[in-house]
Amino acid sequence: MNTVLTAKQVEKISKALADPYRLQIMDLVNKDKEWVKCVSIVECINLAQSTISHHISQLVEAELLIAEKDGRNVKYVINQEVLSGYIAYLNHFKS
Amino acid sequence: MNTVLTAKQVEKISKALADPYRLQIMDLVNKDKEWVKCVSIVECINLAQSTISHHISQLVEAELLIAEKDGRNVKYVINQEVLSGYIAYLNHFKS
DNA sequence: CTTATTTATCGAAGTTCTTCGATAAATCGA
DNA sequence: TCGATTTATCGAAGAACTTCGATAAATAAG
Repeated sequence: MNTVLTAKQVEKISKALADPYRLQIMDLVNKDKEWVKCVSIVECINLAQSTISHHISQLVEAELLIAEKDGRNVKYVINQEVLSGYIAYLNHFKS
Repeated sequence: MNTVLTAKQVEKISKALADPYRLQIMDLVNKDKEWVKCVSIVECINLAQSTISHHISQLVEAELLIAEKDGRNVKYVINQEVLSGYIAYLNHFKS
């Protein structure tokens, strides 16, 4: 089920990945290989909670992260489908 | 010879890809499967020449494009090594 | 019920990015 | 040499992004 992304989506995903903190968030979510809570991200990164919430929103908006509400927490996991679509798009630039 | 990129490089490459015109330039360079002149990019995209020069600079700065001077023209080709390194970085996010 | 915890939203300040026109620098052609 | 072509650079205007503190909303815990 290869999802084909539009150029607009690729632009949005690229923008989401174009920030050191958002790359770090992707790493944190990735490392756990499980759903990651927002709170544990806030503990790891030295930014205001509202700022981290904003960064996470951008990753979710770009559909790189999937969010799931769990009580008063929100947990995140990487959207493998969209990630694959992004990589597939980039592979077209290969000769 | 897999080039391993730093997070800083990945951030820069992502930023370079986070613009519709720069994605279009990557497409134009890719489609030709040959060196592409700056002038032919200017003909394809409805932006001021100075703006396109600036966009190309960002792609070259991120090392996604390799520039080669040829008389008064400059020709471009996609840097396959860096592109592969970027894709390899993203593949780490795969489960 | 009241208080604490977790996340999202708002408005503001400062920074960075995009775009343009003007112009400079390099090279080619006549 | 002189004018035309190609690309890069500069400064400025406006748009978008990052970050914060304050605060709201939702839920859990006592």
